[in-house]
Parts: sequence; structure tokens; C-alpha cells
Amino acid sequence: MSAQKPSVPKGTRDFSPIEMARRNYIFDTIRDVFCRYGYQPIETPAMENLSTLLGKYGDEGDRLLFKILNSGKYLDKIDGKALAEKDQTGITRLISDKGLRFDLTVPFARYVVQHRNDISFPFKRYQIQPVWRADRPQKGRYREFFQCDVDVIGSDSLLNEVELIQIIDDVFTKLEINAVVKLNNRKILAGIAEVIGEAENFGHITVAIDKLDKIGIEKVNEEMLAKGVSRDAIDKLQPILTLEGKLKEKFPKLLEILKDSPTGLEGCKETMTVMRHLKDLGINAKFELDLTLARGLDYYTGAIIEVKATNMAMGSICGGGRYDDLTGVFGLEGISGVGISFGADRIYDVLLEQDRFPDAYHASSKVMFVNFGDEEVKYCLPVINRLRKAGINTELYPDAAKMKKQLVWANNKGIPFIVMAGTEEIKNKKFMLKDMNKGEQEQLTEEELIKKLKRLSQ
RNA sequence: GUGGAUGUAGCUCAGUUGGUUAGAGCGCUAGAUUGUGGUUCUAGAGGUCGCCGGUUCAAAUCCGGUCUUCCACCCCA
Repeated sequence: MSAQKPSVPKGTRDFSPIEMARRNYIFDTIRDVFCRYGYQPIETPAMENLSTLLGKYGDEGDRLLFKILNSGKYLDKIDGKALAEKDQTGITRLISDKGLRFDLTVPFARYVVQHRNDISFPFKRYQIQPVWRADRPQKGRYREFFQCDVDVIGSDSLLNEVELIQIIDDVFTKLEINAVVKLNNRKILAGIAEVIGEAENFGHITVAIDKLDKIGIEKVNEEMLAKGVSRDAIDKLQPILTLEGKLKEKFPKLLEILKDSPTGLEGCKETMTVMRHLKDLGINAKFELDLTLARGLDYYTGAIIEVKATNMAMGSICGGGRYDDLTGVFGLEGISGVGISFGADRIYDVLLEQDRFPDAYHASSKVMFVNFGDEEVKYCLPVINRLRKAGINTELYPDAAKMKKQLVWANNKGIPFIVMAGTEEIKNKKFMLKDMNKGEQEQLTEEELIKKLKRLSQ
């Protein structure tokens, strides 16, 4: 038997203890903030029916869905004609009816519709789970990654938008990441498309102007022209794209531009209301109106939110927006929701690159007892038990191995304290406590040992 | 899905125009030190050169395919 080289699928990763400690630091921080604002956790299955997922993320999203092959004799359903014509979409529908979830928002909408009778609206939920995308991996882009979603569903109030941005601010303040929150509104974008006379090209226009800071205005114009946007409309768009200045100056200009579009004016008003609240609250993060912020997901209808870490060549670390009709496709009309999603894996990469992980987080147990043999173990075990009951993370090395091996092991594991109890200590009813960082050691009674370690565990 | 780069010891990387026994540092194991780790010294183990095939007397080295990782596009957390 030839040994196969072990590996994990492309774009997926193992997480070792040190990585888990850091990841849990992120999850714990985010979860704490979510709870502080009264959001409640739910979980949904890794897989959903394809009918739930398809058509919610645009064509690109459908392509990136991982599909799960049906069980049983799935080939029986396929006729030779479809195979001969290589009708991939048609065949896929026949052999796969489940897929891995692509995000947490669509499964949440499904959940809300399904459990509508048990939910009292507005419903505030959070959800921290992995999602999967069949994308080609790159820096900060994985095929399996964790999203931390918070959503309010069943409330139109703009206070929800404000609250979500407060949550963003709290999370990144706690994680010590300098973040800038970019805001826009689909209604503003729709209004712009309307006033330049290209309402039907809304999609093409937003996709193109989304790339403005990346490829420049020339290429954006080229792309729009190629997609069938008229020269005249592109000319009209230029002053809007290059709108500069402070918010105070931007909004009056925008209101003037959008004066013939009720939708656009409404989006503008909404964004102004949200920003006014934010200004009054005085949040730490910078926030700005970014008219080029579009976001590809099809279901957004109102506010669009995106967060980037400053000074980092990385995609957004948090994103979201308002969706008015998402539950409608599952048969529950008139329920509007708004939510955001923190990308835990990208936040991890930012924290690692900026060296912002607290050291204390990777510690395992506080103290390890050296194993000298049966007699000594018998002496130590009850004390170890009492240390644990006192809330001190304690472990005993399982084998009576050489002292050196046991100390190296403790050292590698980052255990800060060692207890040695051999014949001498047993005779005196004492314990030798060694501080691994300072190299100092002292003999203590059990009572003193517990007291000291308890103090050091704070 | 499109285009480009990459892969040598557990890790980071050398390796000449194709040539005989593929190296270094770190890590690992043992000893110096039988109850003291993280420093030092000494010794040792560890590689079908990503995988499959081709060219050649001869391939880590050249060619083709494939997979991985990375970069750009697309899109996105």
C-alpha cells in the first residue's frame, strides 16, 4: 500500500490550536458586541436546497455555488439527448438538488419565512457559521470561510442601519482595527440611472462604477459604453462620479442632481438621516458616502454598507445592506430586513499582519504538574482537582517521563507555571511552584498554592 | 471561468551549461546535566526534489499533462 500525500481541498484550511485561539478571540469579541445589542443566535444547516439558493446572488453567484451530488441512481433521470448536447445546467438540475450555503442572509430569510409563526418581529438574530464559494482562492479569499452575520428583520426603521454601524464601530474599536465605513444606497444608484436616462442599464452602470477607484474613470466609461450605455448618459454621469467635498457639500449637490427622481431623493434622504445620527453619536470609525459602492449581490434594495481596513490591500472585511423583498420569494411579503456580515478570516489576516492579537489569548492551562511516578501522582491528584474546582486551568503530565521532556512540553505549550512535588515536598506537605518566565521557584503549602495561582489567573 | 508565476528535509530557502553521494539555517532526537525548560556546546536522524508521463547514456535541472499555493481579471467576506 502506497501512502497517499494528505491534503485538504483547494481553498480550505486546518486550524491549529494557536490559530483557533486567535480565531476565538475574534469570534468572542464579535459575539459579545452582538449580544450587547440584544441579538440572539441561530444556526442553519451547511446545505440548503438549491431552489433556496439559486437566483439570489446573480449569475456570478450561481456559478460559484458548490452543488451536492444526489444519492442513489441519479443517472437514471438523464436522457441521452441532454448528455449529447452537454446541457450542463439542465443536467445539473437533475443530478443535484442541494448545495452548500453561499452566505448566511438567504438561509436566514428562508428560516424567517419557515418559522414566521414562532418569531415576534422585529427579529434580531446573529449567526456565526462557515459559508462556501467555488471561487478561485487568493489572498484573503477562501473557498470555505466564516461569516458573522447580524440582521434585523421586520422593521423599516433607519435606526437599525444606525445600530449596525454602531456595532461595526464597537467591533473594530475592540479589535483595534482602523476601519472606514462606506455607505451608499441602492435608491440613489437607481435615481442616478434614472436621471441620466439609463434606468434599464442600472446593473451595468453600477457594476462599472464600482470599479472606479481601481481602474479609473476612463476605463469605467469604456466599460459602460461597451455595455450599451449611451454617450450622452455617460457624459451626464461624469459630474456625479467626480462629486467631491465634505458631506455637507455633497448632499445638496446630490439632491439637486436627483431632483426629478423620487426614488433617488428618498435614498438620499435615508442616507442623510443615518449619517446625521452617526454624527450625533460620535463613533470612532470614519464614515463616508461612496457613490461608487454598488455590491454585486442581487437582493440589496436600500442602504449598502462596506467596511475596509485602512492601509490594507485587502477586500472589504465587513459588508451588508438592506433587503426589502428577500422573504417575498419564499412567500412572505412586506418584510424588510437589514444586516451586515463580518468576514472573520479577513479580519484574522488583518490582525495578523498588523500584529494586533493579544498574547494572553493563546495560553492553554495555567499550571502543569510534573509526573514523577505513582507515589507522587497519588499525592498530586487531589490537589490538582481542588485547583480546577478553584477555577484554575490545571493539568498533569500523563507519563512519568524525563523531567526535561516534561518541561520542554510545558514550555512549548506556553504553560506559565509548573508544580513539582517529589519525595522532599511530600515529606514537608509542600509544593514547588516554578514560574517559567522568571525562572524563579518557591515551596508552598496547598493553601498558598491555590491562593497564589488564583491571584495570578485573574 | 480567463491569463501569469510557483512547488527541493517538519519550516524558510540554496542547488552552476543536464553528470556520479542533493546542501544550509531553524526545528527535531540524544548526550554534556539521574529533580529543572527557554541560553551554550557536541553528536545524530530526516528528502521516491509536488504527482504522472516524455526526451536523454544520464533529469531536482529540458518538454507535456495534472494538482497545490500565490498574483491579476471576474466577483466578493
